[in-house]
Amino acid sequence: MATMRDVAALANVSAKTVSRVFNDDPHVSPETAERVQAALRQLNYVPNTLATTFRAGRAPVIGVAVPDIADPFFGFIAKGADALAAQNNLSVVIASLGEDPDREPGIVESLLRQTLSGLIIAPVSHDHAYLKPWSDRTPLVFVDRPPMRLSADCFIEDDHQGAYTATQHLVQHGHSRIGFIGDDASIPTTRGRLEGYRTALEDSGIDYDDRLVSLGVRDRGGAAEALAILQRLEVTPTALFSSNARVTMSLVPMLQGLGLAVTAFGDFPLADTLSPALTVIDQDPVTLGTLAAQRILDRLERPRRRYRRRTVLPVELVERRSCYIAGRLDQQRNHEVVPVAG
Amino acid sequence: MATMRDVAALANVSAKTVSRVFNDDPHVSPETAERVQAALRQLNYVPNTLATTFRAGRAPVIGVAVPDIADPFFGFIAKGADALAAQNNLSVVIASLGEDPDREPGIVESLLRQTLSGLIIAPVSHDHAYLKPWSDRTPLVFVDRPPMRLSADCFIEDDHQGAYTATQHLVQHGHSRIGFIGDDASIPTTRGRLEGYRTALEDSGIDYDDRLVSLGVRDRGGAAEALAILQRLEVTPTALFSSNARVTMSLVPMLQGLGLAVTAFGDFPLADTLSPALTVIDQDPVTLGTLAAQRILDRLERPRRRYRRRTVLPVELVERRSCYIAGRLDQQRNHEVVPVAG
DNA sequence: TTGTAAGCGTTATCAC
DNA sequence: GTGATAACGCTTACAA
Repeated sequence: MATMRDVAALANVSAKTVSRVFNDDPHVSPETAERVQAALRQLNYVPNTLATTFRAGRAPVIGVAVPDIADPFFGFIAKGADALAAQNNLSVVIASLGEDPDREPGIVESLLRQTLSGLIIAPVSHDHAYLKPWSDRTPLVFVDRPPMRLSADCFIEDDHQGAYTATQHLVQHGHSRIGFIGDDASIPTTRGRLEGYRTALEDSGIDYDDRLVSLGVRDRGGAAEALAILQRLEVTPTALFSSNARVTMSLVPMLQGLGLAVTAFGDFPLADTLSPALTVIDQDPVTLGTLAAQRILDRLERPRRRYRRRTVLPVELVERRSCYIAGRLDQQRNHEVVPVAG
Repeated sequence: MATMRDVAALANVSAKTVSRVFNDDPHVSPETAERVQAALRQLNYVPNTLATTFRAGRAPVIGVAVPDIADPFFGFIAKGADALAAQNNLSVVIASLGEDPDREPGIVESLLRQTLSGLIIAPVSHDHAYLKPWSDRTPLVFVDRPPMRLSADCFIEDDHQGAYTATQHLVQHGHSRIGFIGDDASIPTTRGRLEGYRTALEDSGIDYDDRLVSLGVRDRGGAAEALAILQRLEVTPTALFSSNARVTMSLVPMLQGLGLAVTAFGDFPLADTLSPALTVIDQDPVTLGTLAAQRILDRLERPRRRYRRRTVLPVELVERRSCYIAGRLDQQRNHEVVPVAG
């Protein structure tokens, strides 16, 4: 790999002049420039980004740390960030944080040590104070989940509103025994959604019953267990609200034939093609990623400006068919009615 | 951010001694070491990875370039690579290449300029000669799609075998008019699968009919068009083979009520939960990513060793229900038969 | 055991 | 308009 020195030697100029030509500095005579250009081409010069970066003190790289890069929700966040970064000649480093909160600081700090231009993080830990020392040097933007014990920019969805809407929707369809299936209650989104669910019930005059709330679901096995427990209640639920896309994707396969109405937080590929098509609260992870990347660019450009710390994106209900299922109790009633009607 | 010099000043030693202590070099007296440790802690020293990297001439980073990071197939490749990289204190940079072959070289070279430790690429272009100059410096590993006009390591799936099996499976279920739905024929995987499809037909004594082959499907609209064309043939197909997961995900929603049997190359989340559950050729993208990352580590460790250039991973049929659908013609026959049978 | 000098490739500063 | 010099933070080679 040819360096600037090599090019300089070939063109009979100093390295600095090569640098000037390469960076389109006008203070070079046309003849010199031409000679240097020729040498550049001849040696097939490619700049060593690392050296430039090192000198500049900042890598043209945005870090993206998410719980699981193979989860389409986070994949779309990364895609949104990547698209905007690429437009600005930045690249994106991605790290999967996994499930273990204790491993997060190590993973994230090893990212940060690369003198990133900024970090977008959907954290799995519950204490982000370890990022304090980094926050002066590097723009930090939280997505999907807000920072805890740390002040930083964040872009999150309206968990409360979305869960409220989804739950209310089930109530409007005649359900009053509505189960809540979620993952870890320590995740802020899950807590916000549980709150929204609870508020919706109370606003509809339905008592909150914590036996209907099943947390900790991570996979199909967990979903099956959760369902089994719900089915053993004296009064079983006729509908379920699933608190995120991953839970929903574990839950749906276990649901066949149970006749439960469902609404779910988070759309995902083919949710509209399942039988029945799922009524969901649609989030927009690409926008989340794009906004986060934009904020990093803004902060790099105008460090002194003040920005809104917390941006809550609205979410909206996409009605499909899964909310129309009459639950078991309703079905029994229907069975009594149907013969009369025809 | 404190540098080694700062720590050195505080501990009254040279920067080199700090370096020794930090890197656990035994040639330091215990007292000195302790003093340096204290200073290290006091200043909260964090190494600047960029500087280390710059000096070493190689970033502890593996690049992953894929067509679309939000596509679960490539997400899983990235996840596999990331998991192995993380175990070896490497991180992973991801770039989305998009659809345009012409943009690939620019994106990839800007990645490579960062003096990566290695690059894993699922290319979208058809000429990888531009990577030749890089291949001496940086281990390049192709995944999913082989290199063209370039010699490099690659890990791919057995496209021919998988497509052959899937097609044959449909034949065994009584189909002889089998459509092929695929994306861009310039993608090697698609071509390999088309070959496999064709061979399977011929081995079964079924004439290949290119009117049954529909390429260029990228989204639901394209899938709908492709289906419309097939439906207009004098003799319509009774079954379809879909050549990759993305095509399948576009195709399945358009298929409702058409009564076509289906097998598809590539499993994806919830393929088993659709109605009917999809019979697929299962690939293993996580393994693909893991093997690719492992190869990079191996090449870094033992540059002189010789490695097998091309590794073809077997794929296997996962039989579910979608292959059991009797196509239209068969259904008509059935309709004639059913009254007799019951 | 510890320190000095030099350099990785690039660019800012300041001479000429 | 052009070039010598130094510097970014760290580590290797070589001295002391």
